Amino acid sequence: MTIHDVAAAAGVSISTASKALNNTGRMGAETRERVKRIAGEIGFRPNALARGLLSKRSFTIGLLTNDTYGRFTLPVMAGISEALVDHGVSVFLCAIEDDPALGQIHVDAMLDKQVDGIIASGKRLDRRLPVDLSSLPVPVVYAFTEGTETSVTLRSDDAQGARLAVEWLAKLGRRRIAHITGPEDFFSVRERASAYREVAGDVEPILYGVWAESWGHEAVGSIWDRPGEKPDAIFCGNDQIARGVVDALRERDVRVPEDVSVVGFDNWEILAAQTRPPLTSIDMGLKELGREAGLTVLALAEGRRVEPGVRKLPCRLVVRQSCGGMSPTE
Amino acid sequence: MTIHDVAAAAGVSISTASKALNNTGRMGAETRERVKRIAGEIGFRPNALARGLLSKRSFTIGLLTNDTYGRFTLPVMAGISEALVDHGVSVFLCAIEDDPALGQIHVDAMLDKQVDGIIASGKRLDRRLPVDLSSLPVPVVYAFTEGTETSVTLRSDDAQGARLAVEWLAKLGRRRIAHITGPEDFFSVRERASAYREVAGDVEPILYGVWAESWGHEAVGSIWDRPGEKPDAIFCGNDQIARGVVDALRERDVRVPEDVSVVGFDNWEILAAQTRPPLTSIDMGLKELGREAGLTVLALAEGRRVEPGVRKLPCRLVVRQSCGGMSPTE
DNA sequence: TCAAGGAGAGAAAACCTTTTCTCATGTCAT
DNA sequence: ATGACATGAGAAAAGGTTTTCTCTCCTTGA
Repeated sequence: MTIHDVAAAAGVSISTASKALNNTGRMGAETRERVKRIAGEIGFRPNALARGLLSKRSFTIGLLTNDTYGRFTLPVMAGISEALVDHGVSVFLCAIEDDPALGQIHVDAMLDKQVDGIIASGKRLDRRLPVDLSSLPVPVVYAFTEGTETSVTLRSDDAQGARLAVEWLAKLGRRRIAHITGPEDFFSVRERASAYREVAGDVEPILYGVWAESWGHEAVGSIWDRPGEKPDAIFCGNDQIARGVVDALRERDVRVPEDVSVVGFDNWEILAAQTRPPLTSIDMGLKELGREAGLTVLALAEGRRVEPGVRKLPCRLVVRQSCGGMSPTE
Repeated sequence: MTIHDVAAAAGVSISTASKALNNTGRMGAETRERVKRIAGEIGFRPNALARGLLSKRSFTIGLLTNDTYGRFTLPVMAGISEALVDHGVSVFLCAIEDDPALGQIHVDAMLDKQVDGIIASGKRLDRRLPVDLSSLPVPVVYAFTEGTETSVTLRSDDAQGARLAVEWLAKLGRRRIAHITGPEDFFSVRERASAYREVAGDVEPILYGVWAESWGHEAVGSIWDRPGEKPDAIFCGNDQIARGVVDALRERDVRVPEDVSVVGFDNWEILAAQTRPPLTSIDMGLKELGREAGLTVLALAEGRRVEPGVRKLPCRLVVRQSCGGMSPTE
């Protein structure tokens, strides 16, 4: 079913058919309607390849990611897709396992297919993808991964997220707030930690470790085994650590949230909801981040100008039961 | 950079240039080499849109999934991508949230873009995607979701996986093997349960519940609170349940694996590895399943014939520490 | 009545590549 | 010397769509 068939069926030329369907050109209203009706009847759908060949727009973008497990990429992807599907844009998903060669292959394949733009995404804000995207013939947007000087980069505002968490704990009356978090060489760890310090003061130490339940467990052990006053709240670097913390506290018969409030980070639904009690956590708004990335790359593809630089998107607090309290607006 | 530029730079016609680059046609070896060299030098890459317009092959396939969280789809996706990238095929990821309208939009968009084939994937073997793929102009392969009578469907062999788990427990000397699993209306639950029955006999009851840690917890409670002999092994319907089971056993001071062996299902790395002790689990081989799906849809796209019907891919046992024992070959 | 202009519709070029066909040249055998 | 044939290379069409340009016919105003 090509536009030729539509034209033939409607008894007009292909030019007229094209103009009718695209609401361009001049022609009788009756002719336009007839062509449209017939196109609908025979189920005509324009060939995007042919259209793209001419218009230089393929209505296709590529998402490059090294987050194999997909915990971070998946919400981003969902946001991108959601934002772009209305504009008729489809998304190529390219998972490159920190492998520069594989990355290059995927980039080349996408360029061959004339993608209108590329979104680079990762699992860490302070790491670059192992492939150079700085001089591509198409616009590039970085989402949740480190970009270049002149690029558009979207990331979560981890400092604001951390503040949100600690202020929430303070508002619930907690005064001795500890922070158990991941490896200090992570940028987001440092950012969250310093925001924590600003709000919570220097009452409790910051414990750096690894992103694992076992570390949360262990850290609680070291705090509770030391002499002196215990924290009445723990702000955790992510939900896995928080889970370990909550479990360790329960094993020590410390009640959550009555004795100690716990806040996680990431709002990793499947983990946060299954913890007993369910975790109050900070959501980085990755889906919104994806949505913004999609709209941004689309804007660039259409030639609209976008201010380069890093744009931080706000986190939000998701209240469950590990802190007590009911909602941020109570 | 088009083939025109290559031809001009090499001082030949575009036909000759094309033939030189594709290793087709007749021409002097020197000419061919020169064209290739020059193409390399100016960085020529053929426009896949133009090529596809003529060849009717876009080297693009679509992956349709309703698994928003991506726990199952992600490995499948990785397998597909891995299998196809060598063939120059890129993958559109279309997440449809059980929304028929959204599904139709994505299918239409993919067809417009002339995908060579579609892979339908889901989070449940016994559910159909909310969109009719039965009479599309391109081949469709179903992976980890229910297909049609005449289609090619790939799925894991859950019965074999369950057998693997229970036989492993038996081999370790366990005789009272219980089964705590998900909702009975899941096909895979029934399949796993009946394979379990076959191997383990009628010693312990099957406990159906929901896919949650809390259910594993609760089920252990109901078993240990009832009078009589306790199981010495528990085969769980998935890793979440197994996690709940292991935690509940620890809280009751039942030692895992010394007193009770526990096996999970899904081999959900991030959960299985963080459980204390780490979970021995059944891996459904979703990546291999994805790889097979990719190769199959490619074969169909190239016109090769593929036997329709359901093809079951084997599961494998991943030994960690929740059972004791070291490896299936010891 | 005639010129001007507008409305409606079609012809053709363009996008980039592949492929088939044709043509020119040179070689070999008779 | 001539016909047959192989070799190398280019011309042109095809694929489906959009867009610009051109053409015809009709209306309107002077």
